[in-house]
Amino acid sequence: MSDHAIPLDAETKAVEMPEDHRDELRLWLRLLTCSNLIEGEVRRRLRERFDVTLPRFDLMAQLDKAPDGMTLSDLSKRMMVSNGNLTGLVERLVASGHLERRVSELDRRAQIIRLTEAGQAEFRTMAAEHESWIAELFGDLTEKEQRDLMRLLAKTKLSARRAVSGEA
Amino acid sequence: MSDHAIPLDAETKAVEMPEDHRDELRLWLRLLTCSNLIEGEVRRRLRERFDVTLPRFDLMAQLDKAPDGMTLSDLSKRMMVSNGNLTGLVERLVASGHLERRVSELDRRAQIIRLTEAGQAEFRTMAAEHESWIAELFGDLTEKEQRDLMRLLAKTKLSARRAVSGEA
DNA sequence: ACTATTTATTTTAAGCTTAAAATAAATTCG
DNA sequence: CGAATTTATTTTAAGCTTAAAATAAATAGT
Repeated sequence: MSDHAIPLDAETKAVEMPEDHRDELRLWLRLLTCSNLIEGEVRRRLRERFDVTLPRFDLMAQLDKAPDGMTLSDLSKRMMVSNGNLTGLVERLVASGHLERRVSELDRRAQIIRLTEAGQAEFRTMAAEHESWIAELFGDLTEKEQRDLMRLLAKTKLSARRAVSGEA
Repeated sequence: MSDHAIPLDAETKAVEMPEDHRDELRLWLRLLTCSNLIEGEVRRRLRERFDVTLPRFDLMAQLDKAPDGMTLSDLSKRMMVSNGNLTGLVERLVASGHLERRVSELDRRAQIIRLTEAGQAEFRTMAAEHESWIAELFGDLTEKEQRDLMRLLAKTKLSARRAVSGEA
């Protein structure tokens, strides 16, 4: 398994010896550093260039893919944030004219949220620039490196999901 | 460069044609998903097992590595969060008995923050378990995959840093 | 020594985020 | 039908986070 100098109990396996997981910890910290570094820069640029926050951008991105609108619950599931969080986020984006809400005709509890025309236009401008920022941030990786990273992250995602759910 | 069907201006390069950066965007979204998935699970477990938040855990982790304590500014730089953020975080951990602060003798503006004995003991218990959670979350990756991922993330970090600073 | 600047920290205002409790409409089932 | 449950959403309380303004002590330059 590991080449590290883990004290072993002579003949047997590492009995009662807590395993050394420092490598995994380093891997996690590096993954987190990358993610935070990029996310932080994207936040900064969104604010600087468009005076918009990342959560608002993410919300608009979801709605841009759903021209007929979505309910708060749908959005909540897609974005993996709480319902209460979305309530406030949508409120502010309605106030600023980016979103519109109407009560569902089929279910009087639910609301359908949509981008306004102005909201969509603004989002698409931002999205185009955002995409080029991401390309710039990953720019020093070759195509092969990008593919490899993609594959390894796919596996990481599955591994984490397995551990998050009851697991095996 | 890319195999994709980007409309080209016959003889020349892709003149005035915005490039397709969807692959980089997908890569970024996958990286973010992995990071959020793991971070969310770590937060959940820290809360469930130890009733502690991730920011508090991170703060204690920094202080555990500095037995003689650190100033708020040092902590701020190390943790890459704002000074104001730390003010509140430290306040709450002092109140709960995990940290102690004393005014620096050399500089009456500065405070030296340290883990209390109780705080250190509690942190080390948490850290040991935390490390095993991380190993579990990355558990499905082989050692080679972990090494490869480590290397690719190192390169990603450099790439992002280059783009964040003025760049080339 | 005095003024200007820098550095360490706190405060403030705004927004993001969550879990848990509350509301209210829809659905299920006896 | 009518009670019990589920589902959609909002509210609440607490904490995290930041940028920008405010304080206050230290340092530098004259």
